[in-house]
Amino acid sequence: MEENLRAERLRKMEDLRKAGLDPYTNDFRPTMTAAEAQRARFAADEDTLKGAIAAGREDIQLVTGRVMTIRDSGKAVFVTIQDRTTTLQLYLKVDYVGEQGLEFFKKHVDLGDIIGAMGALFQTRVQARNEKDGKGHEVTLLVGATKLQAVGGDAPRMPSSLRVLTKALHPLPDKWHGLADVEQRYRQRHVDLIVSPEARMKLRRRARVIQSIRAFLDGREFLEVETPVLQDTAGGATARPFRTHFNALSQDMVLRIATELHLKRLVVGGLERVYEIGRIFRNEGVSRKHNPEFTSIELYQAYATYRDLMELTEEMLHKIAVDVTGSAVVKYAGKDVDFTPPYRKVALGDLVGTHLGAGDQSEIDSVVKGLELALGHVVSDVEPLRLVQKVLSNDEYTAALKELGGAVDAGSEMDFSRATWERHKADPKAFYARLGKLIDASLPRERRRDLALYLLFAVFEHEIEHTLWNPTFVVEYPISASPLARRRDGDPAIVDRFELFSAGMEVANAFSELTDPVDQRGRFEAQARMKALGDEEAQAVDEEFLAALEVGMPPTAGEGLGIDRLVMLMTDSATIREVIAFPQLRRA
RNA sequence: GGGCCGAUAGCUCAGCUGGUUAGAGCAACGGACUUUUAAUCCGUUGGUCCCGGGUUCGAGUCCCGGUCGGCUCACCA
Repeated sequence: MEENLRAERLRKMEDLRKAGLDPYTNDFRPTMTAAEAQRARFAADEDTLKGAIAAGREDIQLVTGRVMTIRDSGKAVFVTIQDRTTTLQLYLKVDYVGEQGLEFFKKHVDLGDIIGAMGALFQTRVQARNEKDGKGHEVTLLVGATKLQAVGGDAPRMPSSLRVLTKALHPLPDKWHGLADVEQRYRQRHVDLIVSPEARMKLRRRARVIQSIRAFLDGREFLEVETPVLQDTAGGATARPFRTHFNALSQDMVLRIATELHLKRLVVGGLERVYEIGRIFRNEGVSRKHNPEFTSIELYQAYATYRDLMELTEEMLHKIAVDVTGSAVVKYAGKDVDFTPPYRKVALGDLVGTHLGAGDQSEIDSVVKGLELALGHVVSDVEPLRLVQKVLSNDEYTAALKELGGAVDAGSEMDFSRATWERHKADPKAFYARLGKLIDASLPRERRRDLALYLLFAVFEHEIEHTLWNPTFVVEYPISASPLARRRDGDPAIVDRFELFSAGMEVANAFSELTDPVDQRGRFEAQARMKALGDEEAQAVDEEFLAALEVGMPPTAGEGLGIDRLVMLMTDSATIREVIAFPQLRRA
């Protein structure tokens, strides 16, 4: 069937050629867009227009667009065309285009074709009535309504007042329903864009979000830069990279998972304020909030702290919301999100403690307490043990487990953990109480605090993150969750960092940068330990970056924002794929 | 990767506990109509029921396997 429809259109295309008309021409320039036509001067009705033509005072316009609807009532045909701006109604009437002209149109023009038309603007009775009823202003282009055409009896020649510029061989989907199958919408995005105003709106707003960010940062003397996508080692974030191969150098490479480390090297180089808007690749699953390739913006400002970036972020998001949606209050999933500064600021420990009914836990430094709060509020009962294992060194970890009667003869670390867990999982509460007590007794305060907060962080991600609706800065993150952030002066367990959440999503992550090369090396080594433990996302030691830090990086604050998620907010999109022109799909 | 759900005409969908030749609207094709706007009216065409097996006298429908997708959990900032 599809073949028949196509054959029909192929035949029409050949007919055009036979008539000496190129069905894929490129010599027609519109004088205005559909939107301009809707705003332009127009005749009040057809009689007025007729008078103007007779006097040779009609405004002749050329318009182009894709044929979206055709309403044929015999001697007159209404056609709607759509260009990049909006739609415009064309009116083909035998009086102006002649019998031959009308016949030409009916025989050769299909829905989906791209055409160019010449005529003059007027308003139909229906349009005039609609406008009076407050249904909006709309005009019609009367095709062939020109002095040129009107001269001498049946002179009108269709090809001069209406032409096929591009013949479509494929029919458009149902004009009313469009494409309903989500897969079809993404695989045939070009078709989706033709029939779905929402799809077009989302891509337009995406562009405006980025424009708005650029304008904002350029105004603050940030320099836009570009750094490599192809890298030897992927750093700057905890994620698994995509692997690729560089033939000429016969070496394996990875696609970047963040722009962070290179941007900081530019700050070392003295650029002081830089940002990059670019594609990031993470070899992870897809979800409502995740696409394996996504666009981030990272910005770095010397002589600033994460506190300064809170202010910057508030101003920037407010500007984006107003620029893109016209209002600081944005509707998302039926609820308001208010981007008017200032935003709520809350400490991680306080947020989790309050949520669990345990009061303010901002000053928490007890692993016993941390485990107690985490148990039952993270993914599984083993989860707290895994988290403990990540933060402790191997020696500390095995020592603690052995003390609790761990399986001494187990092979690897993993086996050891599992065997110990098997023995105690019947009563996790008692197990964790004893484990926590042991760790509390053996670690200095700063390490206990770090671990306790690390446990609360897991609770936050699991239970609280998705409930934060209006923009909220969460602060006081544990140091082990932040290998590139600067320690808080006077509280070395936490880092000067915030993450911004809105509509249940993380939209930004920022911190005062760690500029101490010795501390940084230590943090990398802790990451390397996690990697050795089998954590594929853990970061590797980046010697080039460390060498740069040794040259000296000015005190700096840096931030990353997920552009796609921001666009989701600004377009009321439920999934990240809605705001990506061509989201990743499995091979069909 | 796990669980649940789905795939029928170019598009949007219906198709009952398995039972004649799988239907509708839009689109297409033929016809009527000189101000329509999801135009209307008359007529016609169009199907690998996702793929492959199986059960059955008989499968779009039931079973098994697969492909692709959606939701969700896990992973993941």
